[in-house]
Amino acid sequence: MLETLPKRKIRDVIAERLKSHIVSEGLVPGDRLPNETELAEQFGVSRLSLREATKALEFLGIVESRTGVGLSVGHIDMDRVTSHLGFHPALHQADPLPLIDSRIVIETGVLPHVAKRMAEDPSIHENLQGIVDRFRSARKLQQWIDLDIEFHRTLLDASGLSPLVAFSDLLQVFFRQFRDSVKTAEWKSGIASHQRIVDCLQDGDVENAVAELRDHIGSHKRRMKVQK
Amino acid sequence: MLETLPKRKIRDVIAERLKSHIVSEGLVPGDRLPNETELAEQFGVSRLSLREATKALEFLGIVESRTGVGLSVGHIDMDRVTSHLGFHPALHQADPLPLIDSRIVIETGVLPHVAKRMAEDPSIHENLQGIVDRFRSARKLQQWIDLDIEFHRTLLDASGLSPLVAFSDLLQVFFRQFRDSVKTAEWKSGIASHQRIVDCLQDGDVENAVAELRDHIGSHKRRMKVQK
DNA sequence: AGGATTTAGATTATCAGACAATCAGATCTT
DNA sequence: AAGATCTGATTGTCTGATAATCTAAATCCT
Repeated sequence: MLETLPKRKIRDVIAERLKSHIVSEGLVPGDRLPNETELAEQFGVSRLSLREATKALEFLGIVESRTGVGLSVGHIDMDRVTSHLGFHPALHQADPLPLIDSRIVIETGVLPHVAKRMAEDPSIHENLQGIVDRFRSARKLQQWIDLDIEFHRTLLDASGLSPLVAFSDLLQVFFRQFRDSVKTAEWKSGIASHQRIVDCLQDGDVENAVAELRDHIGSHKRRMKVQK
Repeated sequence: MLETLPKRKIRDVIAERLKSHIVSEGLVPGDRLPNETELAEQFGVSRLSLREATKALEFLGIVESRTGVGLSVGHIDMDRVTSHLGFHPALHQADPLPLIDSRIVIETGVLPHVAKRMAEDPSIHENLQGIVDRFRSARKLQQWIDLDIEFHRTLLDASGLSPLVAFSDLLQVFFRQFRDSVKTAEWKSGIASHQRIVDCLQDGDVENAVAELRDHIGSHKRRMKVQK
């Protein structure tokens, strides 16, 4: 029997159909959707079932609903998703090695793009250097961590490959588990490491920048092993 | 006045309280939660409002509900979240070039991992070679396209970096639009290209495999430009 | 007694119908 | 014309009910 598939709930089906409707119609954030009763009829379900689907989607920011106005396509942002997810205990159970390696692949992979754009746009170097400078005046661990996140995000962003930026934001959530393991003693080496990455990029020395970044992110691996 | 904050919906408040309940009680995935009626009373709202909150959380995988059993803390996974990521505006942008470049970054980035694992596990090479062989007997365009997708997915999968596999699956959706532009004349060169990638990997020649793959995916770029 | 089957209770899934709250635009007033 | 008001549309929330599903206890057969 192949019928043992977990029976899909109505709302999941509806949510799926609503999503593909948005995609297939090429709707963009802000575009209006039909009202609840209309959609319910269209999908052949009760208004309540449709509501459960839209409310779930709204929770993610995929749709927006305003009282007295109606439904519209929402402006999804990863912050919203990550803030909902960040706390979840299951995230602390994910196998960390593939996560680390995935991050290495993405971040080192964008460096050639970054170097290229940096050569054309001086403000990119300024931004990165500015973050590194602020590292030096960080007094608390939390500050350091926040700056670290900002540095890597800025780096990704400088590549112009926004799909990877979005994915990296997501990955960052799963990295929360490592943040706490950063030792105060690692600050100094971390700052120097960031500085070297920026310098290499500025010189167009992609190869060394990659090596440095690989080692920088890979340091999480070593810390993991020690813990175990 | 601080009261100008957008009025929070009941379900959002409830969702928040439910989350903090999970945290404060230190619950882990699989742990049972009180039933809907009980929770509704506890929070002082109707069962329906509570339901909208739990359904939204369930959509994210934060809680699970099974008919006849009840609610429990959910097992969240990367794939689930990634599938929602599909709605991120970054992926919907009109410009396809960042999409192509993102794919190049990911697929070339995993090749070292693939080569490494291939040296230890002969079945990986067999799988890839098997797909390439099937390419040769493909008669219809659709067959060719399906095999192409399967080839790249198998390649990613062989890296063992499941987060990237999930993300690549997502990107694949947005690549559908290019697939139709594949010309029949390109079959032959495509097959040869795939074969070279497999051969290089088998020889441990990662460098050439990367170059080949970069060119392979990059061919979409050229096709795009011609169209414009 | 022991194992298989049935039944009962609990729980979620879905529905229908109603009323309140809110908002955008039309209408009325000055 | 400008502002205040009204109105219809739409979502927000509630109550109550029925169906579907699962767990576990009760029952039955051997």
